[in-house]
Amino acid sequence: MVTIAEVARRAGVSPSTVSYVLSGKRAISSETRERVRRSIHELGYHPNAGARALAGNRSHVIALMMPLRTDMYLPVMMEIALAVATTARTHGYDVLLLTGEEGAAAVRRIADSASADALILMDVELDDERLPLLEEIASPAVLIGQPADPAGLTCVDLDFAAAGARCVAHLAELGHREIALIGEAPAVYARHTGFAERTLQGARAAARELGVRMLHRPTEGSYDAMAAQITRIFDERPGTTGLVVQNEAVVEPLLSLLRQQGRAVPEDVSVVAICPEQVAAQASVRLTSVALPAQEMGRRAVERVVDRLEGREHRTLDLLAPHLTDRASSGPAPV
Amino acid sequence: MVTIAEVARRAGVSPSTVSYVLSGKRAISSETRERVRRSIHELGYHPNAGARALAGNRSHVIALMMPLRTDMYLPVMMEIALAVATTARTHGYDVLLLTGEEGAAAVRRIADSASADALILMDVELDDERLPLLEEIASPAVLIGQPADPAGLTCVDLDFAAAGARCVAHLAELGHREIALIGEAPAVYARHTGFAERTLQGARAAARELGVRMLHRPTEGSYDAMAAQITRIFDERPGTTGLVVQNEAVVEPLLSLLRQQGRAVPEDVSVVAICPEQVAAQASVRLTSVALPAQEMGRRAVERVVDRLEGREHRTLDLLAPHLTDRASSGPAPV
DNA sequence: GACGGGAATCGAAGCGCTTCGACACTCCTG
DNA sequence: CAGGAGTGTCGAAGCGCTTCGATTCCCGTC
Repeated sequence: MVTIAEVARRAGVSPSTVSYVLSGKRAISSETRERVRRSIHELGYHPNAGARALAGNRSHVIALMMPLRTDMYLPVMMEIALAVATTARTHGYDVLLLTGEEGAAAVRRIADSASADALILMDVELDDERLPLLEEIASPAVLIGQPADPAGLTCVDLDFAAAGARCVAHLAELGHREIALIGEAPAVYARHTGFAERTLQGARAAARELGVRMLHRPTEGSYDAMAAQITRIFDERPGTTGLVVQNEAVVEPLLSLLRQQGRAVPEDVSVVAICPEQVAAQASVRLTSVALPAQEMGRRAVERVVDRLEGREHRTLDLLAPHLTDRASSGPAPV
Repeated sequence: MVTIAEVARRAGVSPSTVSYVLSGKRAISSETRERVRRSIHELGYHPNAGARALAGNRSHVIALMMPLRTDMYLPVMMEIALAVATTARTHGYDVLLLTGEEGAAAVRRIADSASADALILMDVELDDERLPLLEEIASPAVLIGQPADPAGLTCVDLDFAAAGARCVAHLAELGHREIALIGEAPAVYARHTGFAERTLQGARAAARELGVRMLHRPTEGSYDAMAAQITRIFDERPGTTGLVVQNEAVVEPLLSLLRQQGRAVPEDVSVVAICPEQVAAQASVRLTSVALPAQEMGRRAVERVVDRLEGREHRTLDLLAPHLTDRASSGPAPV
């Protein structure tokens, strides 16, 4: 194992000088700096993480907590996680992956043991049990998602209310007067997940304002569940011509069912989705959609964390504006 | 911050005694042990991770390296990652998440800096650039996937060759004589990903042996790509009655296309998938499938890691036997 | 009653790094 | 030319833990 002492000896300097070259916390002549750098490189030196954490009181690790429940759409979680890990590296941090399994206790453990310098919590619920703990611990935390009361917290999220409103407005502009919001599974609403509820509120408000009638239909992520819902929707409101979908798992089933029923998209029914770009672009009908910017959210979360760690206080609610891409699944309402 | 010294003082013992209570490496009277435990609990003590790593020369962290390319099916990666993290915790380890971004250099960095005690590499390619490095570093490594030459390595994987063979055999038993294997995207084969290639070999061998004609059609993960392939397959081999699918992204498009073409499943065409149970169970037709045991693989990988870390040498190729579940998508070949 | 042996506990060293104060220079400035 | 203000480097302390003897105490044995 290569230690800082060996690097120092080879460069003809003291260990502290090597440390300062590495951290840049004191001025080092460019000549010495070069010599040290070369020594580091030639020996393939990597500072011992434990020693560095102990002496420096910084672990250079960010903890990423997965949701308490994992009935959510996994690819999005994964995309966020990968973006977090990648961005963290560019700032010199590694990422510790925590599952919801341990629950709130994990927050305590990580903070108390100084395993990480900061926390990122994913898929925060409106009344998340981990939130009270965040105030007790010293490490900064950033939430992906938005609790009921985001005051004093640093949050990053898509503006789901605006996204819901945007979808409804898009359909309204095209002349649709009766629409339905096909949402996440009932369980997701039952546990008050922020994003689902907020989307609904935004959509409802827009519908009211624009004089559009709207049904809300939470739907399990299976073909059969979608089939039952679609039948019900057109039974209850035969005049429905616009659908907003916020449930990646039923996108393809929905399109397939509409075809089977002889409802052409977009001539008979317009569909707007809230989903990752990839899902929208690769569906059987290229979907008009509001993107779920998973990577962007992961990236921003890390940037907020780094801000906080470097003393830039930044306790804000960072809402990403929804961006609707017009593709082939939406068009004028039939006359 | 609570230190071991405070715990010791409160319990009326020396710090080393507390340490021994925690590690169990020396006998401590049950009386003292209880007193120390109580003290730990009352103070909410969690050992400082950095100090523990430095002094003990063990970080109690397992590094999990994501694939170099992420064009693979993300939910499976995610499931494995979650299983790894959860299982690791039950053995007292945390998990460090590394992306492929850094490439092989990450292996060096983690090993040299002692950030982790062991590595788990996901989605290993047949000739993976990270493999040569594994021999140079001291930390044990476990691969999820199977390189060309697994000798001397610890690997965990589904037996994809057997899985491919099993699917073909299932169709053959039902009397099918002309089948097609709808595979992963061409790029996946081009870079010699082990699982795709092995499935193909297993399927081919079984087809030859059982006197079944088989087409192999790599397919991009989009509806349009699937549509093009399905047309081509039935043009080239109109007598095709059995399909094996190894590409989660096109499962639903495939079923939808078959419906559109008036091909009933399973009366006209039988479909067997190699995919996660959830995908098979929630598809529009409940699919006969060989499960992709993501959780099991993650769990086993961690167990192999722990074996190695605790001195139980275990350099084996741990192949999980494929398990085919007969659902509603396969039946006797039409006469 | 001296002694050996095992069980339980302690004290101190040391893991590899960061950081603080001190020191040795050089360069201005008055 | 003395004094002050940088600038660059070093030495040593110390971060909180583990671990290796050393020590104490108690018991059974001859």
